[in-house]
Amino acid sequence: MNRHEAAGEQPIRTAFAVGDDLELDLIELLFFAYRDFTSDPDQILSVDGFGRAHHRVLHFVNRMPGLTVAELLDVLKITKQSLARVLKQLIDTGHIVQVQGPKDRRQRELYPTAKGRELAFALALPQSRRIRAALRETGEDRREVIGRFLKAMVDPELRAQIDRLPDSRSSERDGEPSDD
Amino acid sequence: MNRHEAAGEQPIRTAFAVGDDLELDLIELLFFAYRDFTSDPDQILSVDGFGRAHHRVLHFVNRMPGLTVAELLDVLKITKQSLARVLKQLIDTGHIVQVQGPKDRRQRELYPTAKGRELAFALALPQSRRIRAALRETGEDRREVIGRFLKAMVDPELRAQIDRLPDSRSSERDGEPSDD
DNA sequence: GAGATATGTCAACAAGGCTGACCCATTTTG
DNA sequence: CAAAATGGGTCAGCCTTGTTGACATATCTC
Repeated sequence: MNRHEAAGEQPIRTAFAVGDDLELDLIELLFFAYRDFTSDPDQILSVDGFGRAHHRVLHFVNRMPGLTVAELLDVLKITKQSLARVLKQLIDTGHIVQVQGPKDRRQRELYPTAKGRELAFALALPQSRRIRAALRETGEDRREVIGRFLKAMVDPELRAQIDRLPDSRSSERDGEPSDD
Repeated sequence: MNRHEAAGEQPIRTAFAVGDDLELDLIELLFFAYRDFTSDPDQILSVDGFGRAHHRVLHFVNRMPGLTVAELLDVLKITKQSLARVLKQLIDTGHIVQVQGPKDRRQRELYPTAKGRELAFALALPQSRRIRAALRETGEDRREVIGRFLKAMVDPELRAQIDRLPDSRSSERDGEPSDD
């Protein structure tokens, strides 16, 4: 009760890093922004008994239809066993289907069903609304700046992955693989 | 019949939302950026056997020295029981001390020790470096735009909390707070 | 003194990460 | 062709961090 202030454990009462060169504002802002950003879909997901993990899987399967399990693992950076748990549920509930790879029959290409596409859309909607509202407050023309900043926050080695995502406002993916 | 392509479950092969008004780019960027942003501290934390929860507690105790348990709960938006677990560890390891509230002796004011301040600093450093590197890539003058955007992403009711955090950089010690 | 409040704590449970071990089918290689 | 490597699935168990619900204790307020 009163012993916690013992030797060497003096409380520091001064504010953190008033003059230090730490980006405390942006660190905290990132924390709060991301927390609320993910809270919208969480509501919808809880209806189906899904969680954030399902959301991510569903999102990327919709975004890159036909990607293989290995590719998905590489995007999400989680283990096969972690993925299996949620992927199985999404398949069992008819949100995602697997198709045997045409070239390599060991592979399983993942595609959304109509149901899965719908859910992914429903999940992306409130997030998109939040983003657009924020952009409106920031100045609509800042979209590109924000995007550049966020991308620059990503580990350089991983940015290639982002570039491989289809441009959300143009072509699709399912055409021809560029090499063989 | 165990093929998952059974009736009504046709795979959709077209890319997600080619023309839909969804902010897919920014949604994904936020995901990747936040993931890598939190990965730096995770490494350091694993040394002490701590996790992300400890990080958040330590951060805000350093940022608002003397805040009470109730105030901390309100910032983190978790339950008392969740907080208790990690807070206890931080106290036992001498990173945080509790001081009985001077006015209301039921309260426990939380302060970092020198050790706790050090760790918080070590955790904030790589994140700050990442942010500064990203700002450099984006255009150093964009800091304010980025900050405005992130703040606008936060639920409006919760923005007041952010305003109550001490301004980490330029002083408002010599006058009025400079609007947001 | 009674009741509200701030905090602590016990117990149980869930989600979603992880590791390790193994299996099966298929492709690649020697 | 046989053997090894690869893509994928699964079982089992562990960890962290969130959740509820129920109480205990000290202290403040009326």
